Amino acid sequence: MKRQTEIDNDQFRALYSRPGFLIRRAHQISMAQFLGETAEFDITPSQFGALFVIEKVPGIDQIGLAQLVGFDRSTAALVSSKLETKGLIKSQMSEEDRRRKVLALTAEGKKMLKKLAEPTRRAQEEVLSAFTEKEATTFLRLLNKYVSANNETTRTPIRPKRTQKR
Amino acid sequence: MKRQTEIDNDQFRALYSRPGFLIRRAHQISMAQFLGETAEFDITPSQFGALFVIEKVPGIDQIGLAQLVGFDRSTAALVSSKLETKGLIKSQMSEEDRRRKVLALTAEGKKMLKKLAEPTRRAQEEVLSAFTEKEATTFLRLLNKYVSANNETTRTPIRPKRTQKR
DNA sequence: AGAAAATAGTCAGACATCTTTCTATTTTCG
DNA sequence: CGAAAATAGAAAGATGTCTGACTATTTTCT
Repeated sequence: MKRQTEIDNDQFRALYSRPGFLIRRAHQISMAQFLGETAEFDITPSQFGALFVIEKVPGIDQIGLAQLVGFDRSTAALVSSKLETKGLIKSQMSEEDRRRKVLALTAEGKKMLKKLAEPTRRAQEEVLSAFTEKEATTFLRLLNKYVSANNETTRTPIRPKRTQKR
Repeated sequence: MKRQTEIDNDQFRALYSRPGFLIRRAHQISMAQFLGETAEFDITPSQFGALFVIEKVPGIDQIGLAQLVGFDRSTAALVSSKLETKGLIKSQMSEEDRRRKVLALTAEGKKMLKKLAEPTRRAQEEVLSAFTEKEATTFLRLLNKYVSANNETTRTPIRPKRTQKR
């Protein structure tokens, strides 16, 4: 014999309406949507971000990658290592500055990025499919506002300009 | 000698404007804001969510907790174990159903929740401080719309109603 | 009643994050 | 120039999250 224990949703409103809670759930969901669309390629959102950046700036180092994707150093190292294991990027110590490990896509990595174009586009579409067009625009604008307003306060700010030895 | 390598922000717009990317950044930031405000209590957003739910439904089991907070089973087990280690909750096997582990706050857990009221309120405020009041309302509404629209499609849907043996 | 299905937990493994600490190298500056 | 500061990376450890496999218990259903 079973019985429904009536747990009133309202009882949890103080939790469910918290911006942090909603953002965590949104993150869970958008990750799943991305992974769902790209399942056959065995790639994660973070790895995709890294590939995207490395393609645009071949020869970038781990710190540069971190600053363009918003990773901290450890995450950049981890994601790079995964990508290298999969054969999508190559890394080597820089000759001019032997502290640096410079990264570049392999031919396979380039192919992978091409193959990902469609599924990642679909993933975006899927996220926004909960909204009307107007809402989608507003959602992205506000999300961007929040992220931009706090960019510099994080321990991993996004810094498009990299300094380099001449 | 240093020189700024001009990396055009626009080059990365295709990445930075992705909803998934923005949500990931938002998650990073809101976590940091929560942790910043509650630093002295050594508590995480997930642990706070669990405490909140266990207070409302003492005697809940790990699966019930998972379904109210949006964790999967493993995460529920992990977070519970952290909270127990910290002495904030107590767990024991249920007598009526020996598969279940039932959870309840300790006196310390209750005190902790009280002490967290203020800092967590501030954390919320901080997240929304990037917005005007109107924007904040819209942001939460849209976030909620996204999360609700996709709740059932996730592998960890939030299910306020728990079934229980009579 | 007894077999099959569902349910609660655990464990091991993966990935993304962040922290702190340590090493190596390069840059800065007195 | 040479010491101090800054920078890049690595290593170890913590938390949250998910998966898949496995065990134990309870419920369902023939």
